[in-house]
Amino acid sequence: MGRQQRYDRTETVEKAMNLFWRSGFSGTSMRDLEDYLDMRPGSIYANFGSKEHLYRETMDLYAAKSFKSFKALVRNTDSFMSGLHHFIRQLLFTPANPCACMLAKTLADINPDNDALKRKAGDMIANFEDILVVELERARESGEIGGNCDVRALARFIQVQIIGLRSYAEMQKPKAVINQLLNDALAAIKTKAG
Amino acid sequence: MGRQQRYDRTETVEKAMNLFWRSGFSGTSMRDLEDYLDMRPGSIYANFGSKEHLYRETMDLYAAKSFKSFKALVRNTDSFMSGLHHFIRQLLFTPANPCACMLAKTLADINPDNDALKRKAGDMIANFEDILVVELERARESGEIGGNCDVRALARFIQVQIIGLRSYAEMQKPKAVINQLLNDALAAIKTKAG
DNA sequence: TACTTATTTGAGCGATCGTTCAAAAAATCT
DNA sequence: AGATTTTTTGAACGATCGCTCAAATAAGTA
Repeated sequence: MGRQQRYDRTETVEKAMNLFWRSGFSGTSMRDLEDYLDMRPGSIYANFGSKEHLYRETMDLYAAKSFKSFKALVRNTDSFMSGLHHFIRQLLFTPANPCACMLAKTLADINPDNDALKRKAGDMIANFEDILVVELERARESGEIGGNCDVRALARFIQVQIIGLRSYAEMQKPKAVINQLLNDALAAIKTKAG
Repeated sequence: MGRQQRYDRTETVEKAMNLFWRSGFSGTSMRDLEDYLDMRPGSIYANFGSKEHLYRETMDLYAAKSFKSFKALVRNTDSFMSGLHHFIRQLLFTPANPCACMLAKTLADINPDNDALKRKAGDMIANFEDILVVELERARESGEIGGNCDVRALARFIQVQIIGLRSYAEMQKPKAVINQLLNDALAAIKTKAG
């Protein structure tokens, strides 16, 4: 009963994510979203409540996709390090996506008086840290990583590498430059992993 | 002759820099600036032309201050590495300042259709890379750094470390966590320096 | 076919955006 | 003092902001 929905919720959030990711929260207006999603304001508000609510949903989807992709790559390769290598390479070189991490952009972009979004971004980065820790512990058990390696500290170090690389890559430097930086970062991670 | 200026231009740009740095370009409104600078819109426009022009001047001041501070610390310590250590520590732990690099924030914050600001931020980061290269070459000549070290690649690697650390530090983690990350990054730089 | 329900529509709300400019204020010069 | 020059002021402009809601639309139900 009732009119059938024209918009698939998940598809809508995914499209909104791509726009927000590129332009940021403050940099994306509701009119921009209306054009990009081909939805009228009433539909957007009926489905998502507010611009900020929609943004939060795009952050959730972003994190879910990132975590899933990371786990798949790390579990389906022969070693943690080669999985990590594939993961970061994909982040840096997938042409359709902006380079910088959406969560890191949120940390940078959001005006400090709305620090709820900032806190959410920080929490989600902390969640990814936990996932990294789990995978690093597996790698330590399998002998790939030194037995007395501080995996928590290593997970944080890996996040600094990923955030730094992705921010740097936003400058659109030649692929060879980015690739060398990727290799250098991985070498540093490997050294620290012992 | 004529009325004397009430506002010192340099002081004004410095104050505006602090506001823009914290809240970003899109996240700072002219009304915010008017309140923070205690200036009326006419005065701001008479002095700086537009919000974007003022933002560009704050970027210039930011870069000048950063470069000056870096050079001073690197030249006045016994080694490049200890100077770099002091420099990054000061970036991460000066309580008055936001942590993340203003230029990296500009790369993240700015809506892509205004890519002139984005390009300017990229150019300024490239300028800092050149300064790093000069200092690294000095360090190589003094024997602190390996004779066949690729200083250009090392300079880029250092920038990735700085950008990553500063973005990560925006999450306001405990000082001990940030300090360990700083030490890890410096160890990685030292290893790569040979 | 009429009625009910779920969804979309889009004109338009009050607020705020970046910006302008005629008038006021404060200095110097004759 | 009066005229001249420079700077500051702040009301207000048109555009756009995030958002609302009564009306229109499209489905199922009786």
